[in-house]
Amino acid sequence: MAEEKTSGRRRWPEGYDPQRTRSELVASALRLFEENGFDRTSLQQIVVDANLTKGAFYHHFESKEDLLWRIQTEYLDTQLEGAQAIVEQGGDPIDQVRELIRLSLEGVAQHRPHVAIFQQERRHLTGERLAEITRRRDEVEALFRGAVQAGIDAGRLRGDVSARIVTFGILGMCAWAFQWFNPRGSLSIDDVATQFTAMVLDGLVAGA
Amino acid sequence: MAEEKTSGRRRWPEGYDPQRTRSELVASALRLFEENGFDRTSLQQIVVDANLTKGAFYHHFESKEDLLWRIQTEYLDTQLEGAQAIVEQGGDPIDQVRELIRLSLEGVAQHRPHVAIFQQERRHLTGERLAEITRRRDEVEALFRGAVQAGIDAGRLRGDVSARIVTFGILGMCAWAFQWFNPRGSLSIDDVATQFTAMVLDGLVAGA
DNA sequence: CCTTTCATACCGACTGGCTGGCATGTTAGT
DNA sequence: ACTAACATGCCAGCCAGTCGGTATGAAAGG
Repeated sequence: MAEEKTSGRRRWPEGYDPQRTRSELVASALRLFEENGFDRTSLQQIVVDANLTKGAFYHHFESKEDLLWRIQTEYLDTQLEGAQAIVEQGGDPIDQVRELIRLSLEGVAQHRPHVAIFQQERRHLTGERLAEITRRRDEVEALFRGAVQAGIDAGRLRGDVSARIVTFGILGMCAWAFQWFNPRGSLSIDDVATQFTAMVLDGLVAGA
Repeated sequence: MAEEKTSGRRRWPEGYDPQRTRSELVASALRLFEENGFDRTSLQQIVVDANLTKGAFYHHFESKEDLLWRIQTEYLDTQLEGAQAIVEQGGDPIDQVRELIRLSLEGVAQHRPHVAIFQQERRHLTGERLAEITRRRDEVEALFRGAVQAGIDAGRLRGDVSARIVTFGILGMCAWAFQWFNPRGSLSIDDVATQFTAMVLDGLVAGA
């Protein structure tokens, strides 16, 4: 009747990869952070959800905040890459703005948990980790602003507005989409992108 | 050397008002919630900051969540009132949209703590309290959307956009302002309102 | 080929600190 | 006497992080 005391590491299944453990912890955290927030999600919940233990967690991450940080950079890096690709490619600044809006909205639609966590739990980062995230976010914003400013300088966009303010307006529109956009709803993110650009570029007043 | 055992209620200063106690608890919570968030602010911190005790707190509020709820309604009610005043007054729908944007941005500038708490800590409300807040927020949004729709119906705004999407865009722009707008900075909320309406109504593309 | 050593990858019990809430006691006003 | 308006002490529960231990595979030594 001797109970099998499965202490220590469990048997490895074939084709086992330790990175798998890590990414399953991230996946669980992604779900739980999105649903309940960072503070209201305990490590216990995360490791149970991932069928692991605290030992496993602290083997792969320095701390709970470290995990949060990695989730944030994961998302920001893809967005930064995408934005750089659009800008470096050059072309009409108006088209660049259009594409940047689309990129931002697609990010919201395709990476909801990441966006939710980035927007709502960023404040829980501290020190160097916060600085790092803030720096990357600023880079993305700078790319947006650069495109708008280029449009103004080229005379393609009106010159009586501040690139800074206008850029914050556009970014806000896109960021806010995560609050109301339903990926399983009837309208596509493409519709949203089209209408946002129509409003921002051509204005709402009838009869151009 | 007898220590003054200040148990029970303290002496009342002249001109004392129990509502004062209540509003000081709210004031402390406002500061602390804004700075550290709801979960990371303990009741201990709040009552110490207000020079009171937990007994005082639970005399005036049902629970921590109750306090949060009251802060939220406080803000939403003023915004709802303001929006209703603009809409009921009638007039050109374009002007209504303009004024609604201004109202929203002024709210962000003048009631920063309320806005921060409303945006970031709303998720911590549950049950009936959450429903109540959501209902009021929806009312405000409906007033915005109504003005936009009225503009479209009257032919003053272009008809090839969805009032719903466009309204969410405008609301997002304004809501996001709290993330970057600095009340002590060089630009006024009036500048922001002017530029936002210019962009939304007339568009960014040069040469109308 | 066998054995020892070592690093990696975990396990799970534990702890000290903190938290929201409450029961009970005390004082001022009416 | 009664109520409103507090003060104070207390607690059960939870949480992030730690620590000593264990299983596994690979490399090194004999």
